[in-house]
Amino acid sequence: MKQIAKVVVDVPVMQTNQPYDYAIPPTLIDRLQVGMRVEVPFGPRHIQGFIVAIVNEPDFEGELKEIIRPLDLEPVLTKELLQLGEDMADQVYAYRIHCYQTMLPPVMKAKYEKEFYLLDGHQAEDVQIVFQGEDVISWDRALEIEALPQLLEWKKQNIVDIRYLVKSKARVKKKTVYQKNISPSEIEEEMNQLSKQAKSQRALLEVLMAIEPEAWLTREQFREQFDIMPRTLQIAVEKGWMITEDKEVYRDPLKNRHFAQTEAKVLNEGQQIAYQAVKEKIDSNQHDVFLLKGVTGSGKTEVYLQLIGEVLAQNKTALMLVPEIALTPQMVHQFKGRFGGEVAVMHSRLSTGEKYDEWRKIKRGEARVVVGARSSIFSPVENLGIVIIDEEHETTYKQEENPKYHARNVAIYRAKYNHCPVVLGSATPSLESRARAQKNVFHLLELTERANQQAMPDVRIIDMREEFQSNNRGNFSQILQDKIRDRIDKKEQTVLLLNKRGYSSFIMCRDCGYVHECPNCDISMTFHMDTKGMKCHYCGHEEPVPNRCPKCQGNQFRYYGTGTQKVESELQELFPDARIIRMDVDTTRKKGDHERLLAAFGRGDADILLGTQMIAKGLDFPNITLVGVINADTSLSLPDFRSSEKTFQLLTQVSGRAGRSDLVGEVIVQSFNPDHYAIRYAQNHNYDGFYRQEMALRHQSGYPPYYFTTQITVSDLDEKKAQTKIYEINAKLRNKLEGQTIILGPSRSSIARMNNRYYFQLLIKYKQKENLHEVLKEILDASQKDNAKGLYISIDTEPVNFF
DNA sequence: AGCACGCCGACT
DNA sequence: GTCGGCGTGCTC
Repeated sequence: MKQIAKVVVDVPVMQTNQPYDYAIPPTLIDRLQVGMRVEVPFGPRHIQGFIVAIVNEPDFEGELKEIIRPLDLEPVLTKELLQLGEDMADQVYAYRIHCYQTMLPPVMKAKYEKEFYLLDGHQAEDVQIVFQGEDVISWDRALEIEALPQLLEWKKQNIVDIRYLVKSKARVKKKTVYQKNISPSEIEEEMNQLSKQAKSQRALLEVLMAIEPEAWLTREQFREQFDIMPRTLQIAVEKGWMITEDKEVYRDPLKNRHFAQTEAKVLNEGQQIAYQAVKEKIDSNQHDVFLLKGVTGSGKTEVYLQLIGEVLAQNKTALMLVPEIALTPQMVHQFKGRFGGEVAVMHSRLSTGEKYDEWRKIKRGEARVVVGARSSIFSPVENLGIVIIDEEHETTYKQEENPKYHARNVAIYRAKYNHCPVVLGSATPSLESRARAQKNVFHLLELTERANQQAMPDVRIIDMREEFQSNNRGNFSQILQDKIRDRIDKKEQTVLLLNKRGYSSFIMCRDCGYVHECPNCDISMTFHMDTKGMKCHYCGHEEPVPNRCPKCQGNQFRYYGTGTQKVESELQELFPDARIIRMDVDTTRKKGDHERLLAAFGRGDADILLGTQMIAKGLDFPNITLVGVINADTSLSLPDFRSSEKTFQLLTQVSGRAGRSDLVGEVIVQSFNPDHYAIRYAQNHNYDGFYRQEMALRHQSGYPPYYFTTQITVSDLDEKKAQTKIYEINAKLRNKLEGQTIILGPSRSSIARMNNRYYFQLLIKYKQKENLHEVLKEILDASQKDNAKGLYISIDTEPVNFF
C-alpha cells in the first residue's frame, strides 16, 4: 500500500531543492497522483508543491506531516515532464520548482495569503474593534488598519492564530447556455395565454417550437440567429420554458477570425527528399535530429506542414516552435488553415486566461498541434511524433532568466524520450548546429532552390564612407534614394531595415562631452522622440531631457544615434508623397498593433515599411521588390564573439523579403565596413563560405563550437562584495579545473551597474566537462548564505548574449 | 522564502 | 534588568 508522497515544494532556494516526504491521509489515497499540485504544511506555513513520486517507504526518518489537499483533479505534469524538470534543473543549475513552474501556464503558480482568525472564547472589546464582528481578518487588511503589531501580540497570547492559504489563480470561463424545457403542446397553450402585446415572448415561443429539444444555445446565438433579446430569455427561464446551465468555454485568442482551408502543395524534388528522410523516422518511431537548411523562400514551411500532416494521420502529436516575433497571424494562418481546430497557439501576447485555455486544450488532447514560442516546448502533449524548430539559429530560444534553458536542447530531450525526429530549420543555421551536422551528430538536409524558381535577389553594397565624403550626411545614400523613388513611381513596395542591435540614441554635451547616463545603471539613457524624454532600457527609469548640462551648465546638446522616428521624418522629407508605415517597439506596443500594421502594408496602404529587426521575419508580400538596410554594421561592433554571425543572419534574413513572387527583388545594403566578410558573404548568399571563414576564426580564438562556454555572474548592491566573490570563485575554479579548460576574466560586466547592482563575470571555456559540473554545483550549494544576504550568483551554460 | 531561535547593544 | 537588532539554521 503506497502512502508516501514525495513533494517538490515551492521554496526556490538551494537548501530545499529536493523532494520532501509527506504522508497521504486515508481520505486522499485514491485521489492523489504523481504530477498533481498539492497544498502541504511546511514549517508553520502552508505552501504549494508537486507530487513527483508516490512510494511505500519514506526516506525521511522523522515524523511525517500529511498532505492537506490536492489542487488539481488530474495531474498537470506528465511523467515525462516530471523527469525532464529534474534533469533540466541539474543541467542548467536551476531549482526544480522553477523548472516545473516554467512548464505550466502562469495561472498555476500559487498565490499565498495569510489571515488571522479568532480562537474560541475571546470576545474582549478591543479584539472586537479590530475584527468588526467577523472571526477572520486578512493580513493585508490588518496591515492597512495598522493592527499588525497588536494581532501578533494576540497570537502570542493565544487569542488569535494565523492561517496560511494557498490560492489557485486558475479560473475557468463559463457561459450560460439555454435549453428548451417545454413540449410542443405546452407551447401552444402558452401562446394562447399570452397577451397581444407580448410580441417578443411570442417570437421566442415560435423559435422554441422550431429548435431541437436537446440543443444548448447561447445568448449570442439567440440574438444573432433569431433576434431574441436577453431580457426575453430571462422571462422564459422565470416561466419555466427554458432551463440554463453554465458551460465551460475556452477563451479563443483567434475568435471571429476565419482561416481559409489550404491544401497540401506538390513538393519539389529537394522538398520531397527532405520530407521522405524525416517521414521514415516518424514511421519507424526513431529518434534523429535533422538540420533543414533552406534558402529564404525555399518552402520549408510546406515541408513542416506536410510532416505534421503525416504525424496527425498516424495519431501522434506535433510541436512547432517559431521565434516570438515570427509568430505573426500570417504564420498562424498557415497552420490554422491546414489543420483547423487541431492547432493550439502559444505566445507571450496571450492573456493569462487564454494561455490557460490553450494549455487545457493541449492537455486534453483536443489540440494535437502546438504552434508556439520558446516555452511551448513544454506543452503537455503525449505520444509526440515530431518537434520542429523554425529559425533554429534565433537566440530567443534561449531563456535569459532562470531556468536558463535552450529550447533546442529540450526539444532533443523530448524527442529522444518519445522516439521521434526533431527538425531544425533555418536559412542560416547557427554554427553550433551546422558543425554538429558536419560531424554527423545531426543529419543535414538542404533546400537550395526557391520554391517559385525565382533567383535570389541582387544585393548591392553601398560604401557610406564615400557618401559621407561627398557631403551626404543623411541616412540615405543617393543610390538608395533613387531606387526608392523608382519603386514609388512603379507602385511597388519597399522595406527598410534599421539595424538597432547594439545601438542606442543618446545625448552628449557639445561643450564638455558629458553623456547623460541613468542614475541607477552605468549606461547612457536613450532619447525617445515620442515622449521627448530620456529612458533607460535596462531599468526603465525615465526623466525629461536636461535643459543644462549637469557638469558644465552648457545648454548645447548633440543628439547621437538614429531612432526610427528620426529616420522616418528624414524619409518623409525626401519623399513627401510616400506613404510610410513605421514598425518598432513604439508603434507595436498594444496587442494587435503588429498585425494591423502588417495587414495594412500587405493591402498596399503604404509604399514603404520602415522597421527594426521585427520586420526581418515572416514577411511574405509579393509586391516587395526593394529591401534597404540603412545601417548594416551596428551589430558588428557588439562586444560578442557572435557579432559577425548575427549580422550575417540578419542581412540574409532581410534580403529574403525581396522578390518572393514573379517580380525580381533587389537589395541595397549601406555600410561603413563594406568589405567585412559577414557583409560580403551575405551579399553573395554564400552561407557555406561564411561558415568556413567564421569556423576558422572560432577555432583560432577558441570559441564555440570548438569550445563549450559557461558564464558565471555575481551581483551585489555593494561593489566590493561582488568583486571579492567573483575572485573567490575564480580561485576555486582555477584550483580545481585542469586540462583544456580556460577561464576568461574575472571582469566587470560591460554594463557594470544595473538597477544599482554591481555585476562581475567570468567565462569558462572547455572541451570536456570533466569535473566542471561537480565544481559548479559546489559553488551553487555554497551560495546559499550569500543569497540570503542579497548577493546573487548566476550560472549560464552556453550563454547567447554577452553583456 | 518565511519563520523561530538565539546571542549581544541601548534603553525604561 | 528587558527589548529588539538581525545572524543562523530549518522546513518532510
